[in-house]
Amino acid sequence: MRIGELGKATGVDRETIRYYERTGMLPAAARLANGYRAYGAVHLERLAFIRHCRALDMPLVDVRLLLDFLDRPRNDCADVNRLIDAQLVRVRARLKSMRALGRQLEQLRGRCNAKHATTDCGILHELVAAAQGEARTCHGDAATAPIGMKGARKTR
Amino acid sequence: MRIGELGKATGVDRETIRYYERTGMLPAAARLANGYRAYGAVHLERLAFIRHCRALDMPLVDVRLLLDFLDRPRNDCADVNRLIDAQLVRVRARLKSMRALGRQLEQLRGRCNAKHATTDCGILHELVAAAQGEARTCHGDAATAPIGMKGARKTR
DNA sequence: TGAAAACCCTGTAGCGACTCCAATGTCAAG
DNA sequence: CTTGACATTGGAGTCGCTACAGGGTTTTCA
Repeated sequence: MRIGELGKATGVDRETIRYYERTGMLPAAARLANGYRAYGAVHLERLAFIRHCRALDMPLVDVRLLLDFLDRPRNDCADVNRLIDAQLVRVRARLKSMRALGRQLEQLRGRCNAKHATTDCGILHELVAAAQGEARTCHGDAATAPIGMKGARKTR
Repeated sequence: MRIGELGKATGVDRETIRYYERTGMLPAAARLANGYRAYGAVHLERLAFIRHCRALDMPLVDVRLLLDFLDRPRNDCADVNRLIDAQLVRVRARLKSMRALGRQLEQLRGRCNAKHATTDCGILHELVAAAQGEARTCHGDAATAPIGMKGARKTR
């Protein structure tokens, strides 16, 4: 199998495959007489594994760890569990913030349903107002003070 | 206001502020006699606006567009709407795939509740099997969504 | 007064996970 | 024999920061 075929079989870009090889996630492929990479079933399996993990949004460092578990089995898989748990935590956290994000955007979108001058655009007004509110409420009193303030630092 | 104060007021790292200036999102600050940047209310507002948009997960290109609308108002805000709509579409799509992701990971996690040898780890087995199934089914079909969701922001 | 801490400057390099490009080589079809 | 699809390499670019290195300035405290 040449790189293009492997790419088609797994839905992975050729450049990405070479990148995985460069970074040691895929073993270096054998070469044909003309220098082209020659792949076998092993590569296909491994690449599919990587992509599946990536589809689960795991960072490559974690995928590398899992690959290592496959390559050199241990007599304790607790680390695998930990890894999946951590991933789950990440995903759940992002899910939560994404939901809030969606709500905010929907609200924002509702502010402007017609075309008019940008000076009257409810969305822009809302964005500006919200930003001002945040600067005032979220990060201390410095925001409200006029320009020339000196001293009065707070520890971060 | 010097850069540190602005940073504290908005919760933005100094390096990030300088980065925004370098990339033209913030106008170049005036300088004090010693070369330190001097910021005023305008900068604070603008920076808060940028951060609010970023909190809505908008890419900086879009934020730049919005800033441009603020700087040079048009007599048509349809582009603003389009921009927000696009962002909403992005967020909804990600939300959906995140939900699926969470379910998959939960299922995966359920495969292994105890410590044992990695050769017997249900999670690893499941991952390998799922990957193989995918490689088989997606043969030649380019219908799979791209994996890299790099808009994934960590909260500050 | 002097030292230490905290702040600021510029410029450059690094991150993750690709993605794109140029310049070149190889091979099958028409 | 040319065209086009495929392959190779090395290097640079992407996004949105973040982290130095190596200097200068200001504030604080003993």
